[in-house]
Amino acid sequence: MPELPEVETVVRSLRPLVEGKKLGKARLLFPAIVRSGQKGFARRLEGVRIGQILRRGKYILCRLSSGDCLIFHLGMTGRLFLERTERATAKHTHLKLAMEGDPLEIRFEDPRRFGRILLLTSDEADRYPALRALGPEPSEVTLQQFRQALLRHKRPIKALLLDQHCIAGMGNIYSDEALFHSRIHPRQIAATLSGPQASRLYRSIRKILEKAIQAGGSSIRDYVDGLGRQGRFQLQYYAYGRSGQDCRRRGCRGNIVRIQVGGRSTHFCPVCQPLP
DNA sequence: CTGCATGTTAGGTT
DNA sequence: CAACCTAACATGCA
Repeated sequence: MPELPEVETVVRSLRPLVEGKKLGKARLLFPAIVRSGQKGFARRLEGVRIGQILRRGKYILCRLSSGDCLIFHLGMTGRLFLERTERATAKHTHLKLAMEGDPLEIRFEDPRRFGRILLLTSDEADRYPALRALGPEPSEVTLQQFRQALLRHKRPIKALLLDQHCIAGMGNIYSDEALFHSRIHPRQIAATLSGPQASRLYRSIRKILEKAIQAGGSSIRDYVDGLGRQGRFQLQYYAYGRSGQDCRRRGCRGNIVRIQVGGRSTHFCPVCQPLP
């Protein structure tokens, strides 16, 4: 479930072991996972040094000494992690990147193949539509900007949170958790959120994401960080995946229910999160 | 066995 | 444009 906290955790775990390393042999086992030009993909990486590793929304960006930018998106089931070079290659491994003089290599696995890899020049990266279209980072957006964004849309708030143009990095889990925390019904039309509601949601989003990062993200099925470690935030869910269970809010006797909003399953407490 | 659900995004249609 | 729908895919579960 790589949403912002998981992607951030991967980036933080890889950084100290990968930044500054020179790439050795690159093996692209499933070329179609590369959505930029595949021609010369491996050749363009070999012998190049890895610079800064950054996260933007759910994207991982690796600046390279060649001026290129190596970009990963984990999709639904992607994993980017370090593994000893001599270890067997797991099923669904699409890329292996050796690092010179290092017993570890970078591996990208993705059974469902919704993930993607891009190798772009820095200019291309700056112009890449999907990156350019991303909304602001939740940690950087101001309440005023957030409120303005809500007012411009006549969609259910849940659908808007999932839309990466509005705010970058929210996915199904953290959207449900943030709406629960701010006591807002997922089907409430974004533009109808009151000032206090927008303010609560804004704070909830930032708080939930921060706590999830602190917990190393959520591991439901596939997710592990760059060193193979699981996250723990799934133990702190109030809404996501809890349909039929008691609402965990103190004093609430409600039950979490699951509905469809914007084509995505959505979990919430009808008692704590009424429509106005 | 079938049917259905699963964390995402791009690309199409309305 | 904004909003909505579906496809891309593998796997697990009822």
